[in-house]
Amino acid sequence: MPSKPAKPRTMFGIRDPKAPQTPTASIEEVARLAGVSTATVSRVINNVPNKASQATRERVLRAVEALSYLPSRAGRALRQKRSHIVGVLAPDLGNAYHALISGSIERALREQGLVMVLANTGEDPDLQDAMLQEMRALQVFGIVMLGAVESPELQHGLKSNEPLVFVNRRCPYDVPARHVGIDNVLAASEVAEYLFARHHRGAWIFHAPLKSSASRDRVTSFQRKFQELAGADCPLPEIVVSTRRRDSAYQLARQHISAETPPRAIFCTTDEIAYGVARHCLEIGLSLPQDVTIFGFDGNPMNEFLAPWLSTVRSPYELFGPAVVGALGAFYDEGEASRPLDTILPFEIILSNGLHTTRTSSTTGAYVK
Amino acid sequence: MPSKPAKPRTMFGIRDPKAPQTPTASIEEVARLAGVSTATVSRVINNVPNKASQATRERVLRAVEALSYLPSRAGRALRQKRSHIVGVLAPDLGNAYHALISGSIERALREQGLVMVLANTGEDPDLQDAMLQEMRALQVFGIVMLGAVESPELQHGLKSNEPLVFVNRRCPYDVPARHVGIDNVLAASEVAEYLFARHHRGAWIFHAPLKSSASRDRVTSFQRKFQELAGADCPLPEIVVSTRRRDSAYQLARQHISAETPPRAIFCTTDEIAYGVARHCLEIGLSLPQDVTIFGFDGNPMNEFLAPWLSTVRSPYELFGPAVVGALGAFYDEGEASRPLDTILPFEIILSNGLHTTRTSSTTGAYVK
DNA sequence: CGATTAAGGGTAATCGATTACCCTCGTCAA
DNA sequence: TTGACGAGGGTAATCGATTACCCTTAATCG
Repeated sequence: MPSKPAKPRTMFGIRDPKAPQTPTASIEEVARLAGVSTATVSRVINNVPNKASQATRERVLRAVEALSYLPSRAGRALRQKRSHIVGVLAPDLGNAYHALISGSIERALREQGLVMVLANTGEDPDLQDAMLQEMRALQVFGIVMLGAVESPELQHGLKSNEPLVFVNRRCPYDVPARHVGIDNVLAASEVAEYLFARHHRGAWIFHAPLKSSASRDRVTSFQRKFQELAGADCPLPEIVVSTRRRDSAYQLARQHISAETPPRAIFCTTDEIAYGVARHCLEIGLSLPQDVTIFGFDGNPMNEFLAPWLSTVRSPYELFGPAVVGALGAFYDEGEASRPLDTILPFEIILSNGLHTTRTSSTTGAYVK
Repeated sequence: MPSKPAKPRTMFGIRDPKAPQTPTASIEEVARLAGVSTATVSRVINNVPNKASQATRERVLRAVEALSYLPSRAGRALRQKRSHIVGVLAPDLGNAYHALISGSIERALREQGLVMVLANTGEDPDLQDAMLQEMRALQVFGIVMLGAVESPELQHGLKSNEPLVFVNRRCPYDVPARHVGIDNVLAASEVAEYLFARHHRGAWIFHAPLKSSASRDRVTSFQRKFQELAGADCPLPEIVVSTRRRDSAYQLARQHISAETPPRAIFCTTDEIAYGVARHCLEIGLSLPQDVTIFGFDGNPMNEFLAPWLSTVRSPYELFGPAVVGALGAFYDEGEASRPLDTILPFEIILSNGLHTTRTSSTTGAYVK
């Protein structure tokens, strides 16, 4: 076995750095000041019932205050074999959709006294694996997979019943797993209905590779509904964009869309794709949405200002955080244990007339299954 | 002293939940399997020189592999009084600027084997204080303040020499502190030069309240340069937007900008503000940038697609992560200790002709001072 | 009145790493 | 030949919390 090239694990090349330390009070000192044992301090802090009299409790809290004591997370985690950290693995913070959902999750976690570790995985299975291992080493309270891809460690995590919650995209493996998202099938079908009702008898579809359940649901449901309404032979050409969505969509639009015979309706499976397509359409002098109706997916709040010509399906960003917290709770709380695996959030269809948009609540709201 | 209302600190209302545990191997088991002491295992793992023969090293690494051992972060942190976590406190992930910089920081940290805890503070001093305390309890490796506001705990952290790095906005207190950002003074002055060169003899300024050094630098430098070029009596009306930037800018633009006598040039201290202003301009039928030249600040990559009419100062997002890591290193690495407090990154001026943009490198590049 | 039981609180084990300190060999120079 | 020194490695203390277990006291119940 060849020796490994001694990759140093230490930070910045030196061991035991001159660590700027803030010597903070320990539970020991609090106990001494309050005149009780550390056990009692711990119990007071953690509100263990029937383990401290009112008087003791107050003495302890006074000492905590006086020393501005903060329990060491490391000590606690070591003993409990569990930290109060929740890992969020997202493909890319540069994508507004992921950033907004991460923000919502962070707020909801904070209200539970949890903190969020956030990692960009770039949809790379190796990176995802590395971060999943990191989460295991941190003994996290939960792991939120925002856009999971298939990877060995994910499979392993599912087997060992790790507290995983899949957001938006479902678990890539066919096993029962907790999930939070909107009903993409219903949403895409409503988009098809809308386009048909506006006298469109066909549409182009720009979509990402069908690796994720979200993309698949959107595309197939759109096709099914459209063909149900307009006949099985209605034109629904598909164009598949690659990873760098905006740019790729723009390039592909340049190749396929001309000013003379543009498609009258385009369905994009994300807003990002729509931005690329629309950019080209505007550059060749088409008016949106008069000449071409473009539908996106996600509902970036910025659209109202920057893309008022875009119709889209708006995700309820602000609801993701609470829903994720609820799903995580099911791993721990007896009461929540029977909660259904899927949490389906309501979406809105946002229709554009070019300058302004109108919101339409979905025909059905949120539901669980 | 009245009894506190026993706010439970436990998660989800119950103690000792049915914790889905993945029993992971400990250093003890690795040592046993390799036939050495835990001390040796630790030394091999941490690459302590001259503490293990090649043969021993290989036996240990083989055992590590066999048990797929991962060192417990809690155990390590407890002993070393320092975790490998870096806290990033950002105002709002919904803002693309903050999201992109956070993403860049995360990538750079990961390459050092560090992980990022991210928290939205919403520029709220109380929230910022709560998170600063949380970081202390986590004994973080460093704290990145992306848009800091004044708060007691921040002051305290500065006094105790906590490893703080301020990004974009400088430290709100007048003490020496590490900082990473662009030269806002230079950038704003170049914008003024550009507008003057395009025959503008005045400009409106939309800016956020001047709480942060970034806003102040941008506004005052722009004013100074413009007056230097166009005379002290050139018209430079200021309009101050409030917290919800896009909306507020839009409302204020509605109040002040009419189609009959629009300003010919508008300088906005962030892209977000520019979006709001531009939205109104487009709604009242003005052409951008033919009728009105709008300058933003930050350079959201989305602009190329959604706001090609916007000229802006582009921040080098991808450079923030490495720069922040370098600044953090100065707290630990002897070699980096003499690194200057300020890391100034280069910016680009992006000029719009309506449909396309051209990049202009700044007259001076990055520098340190 | 004796037996239970609940409340209040202390003792010490425990979690999993790192590291100060000590020990044993060789090697090598004086 | 001796002493110093470096390499290699073990022992046990230590970090800061939580919690199993035990003890005392007072109240309650039949």
